[in-house]
Amino acid sequence: MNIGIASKKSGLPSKTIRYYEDIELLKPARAENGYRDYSLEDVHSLTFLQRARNLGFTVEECRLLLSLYNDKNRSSSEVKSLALHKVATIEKKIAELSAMKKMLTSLAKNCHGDNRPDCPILDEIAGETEKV
Amino acid sequence: MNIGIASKKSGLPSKTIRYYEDIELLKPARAENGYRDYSLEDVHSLTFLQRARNLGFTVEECRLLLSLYNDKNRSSSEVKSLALHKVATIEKKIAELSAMKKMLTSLAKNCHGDNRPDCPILDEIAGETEKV
DNA sequence: ATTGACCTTCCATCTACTGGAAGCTTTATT
DNA sequence: AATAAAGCTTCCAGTAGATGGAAGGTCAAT
Repeated sequence: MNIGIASKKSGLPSKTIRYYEDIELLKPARAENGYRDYSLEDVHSLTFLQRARNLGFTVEECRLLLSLYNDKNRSSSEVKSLALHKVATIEKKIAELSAMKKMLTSLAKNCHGDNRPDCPILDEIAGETEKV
Repeated sequence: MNIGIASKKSGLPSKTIRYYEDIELLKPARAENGYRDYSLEDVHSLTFLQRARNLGFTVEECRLLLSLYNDKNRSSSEVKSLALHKVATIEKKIAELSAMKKMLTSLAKNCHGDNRPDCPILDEIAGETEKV
């Protein structure tokens, strides 16, 4: 299939897909007319990339994750440990996001449009940063 | 305090702190000798920036969040709605990360180092991407 | 007084795209 | 059949958000 369809299916802009080819993340077949020709498998990889990038993995990390994702044999324990390491990273990120969510929610709650000079949340954060 | 201390307290590299000054996110006072002089409040803002950037907010979003964070009066309901909007974004991101974590965990679990040709997770993902 | 750590500015480089020009191919419309 | 619009190609430039290094000033300790 052409790049436009692959783009819609994967959620990645065509530009980005071409860029990923440039940096050798994913090399599609070429049709007779020179157009890129994406297989369903390619689209799955692109979708995987879209998600992984969106979740904050670097392109180089994606390259490794993709090899885990694509390797039918999955014989490398090295790649397995990368995956587990990333799981830990994700857990940490989830925890941070939860903290951020809590903080923003509190900040918004205290934002009534009137003048309230003191803010317990600020004080709390201030207290946390003292250690060093 | 000097930039090195502010860096350690906030978790941001000095380079990045100077860059944030360049783009007018945070303007510290200057000591007599020309050195940047950060207050505790500055450090709290820097820590806030460190977290927010780490969680995927753009610098421009950070600029707004920071104004919410720093505005003692918090009188703007516009900024409040931004915060609530961001809370929704965070929730979505948490959901995505959870999905990614689940996926990576499954992938890792099926990675024994031996040869297993079929992978139920891959099939599952493949099934999901068919729609379009 | 000099060594080393720390600070300054400035300019170059990097990652990961994104936009646009110039031009070929395919599809739809007249 | 002709033409216009849509979609593809490559190539080159620009963006965001840092990051690295040079050249040089400052400060604290030996």
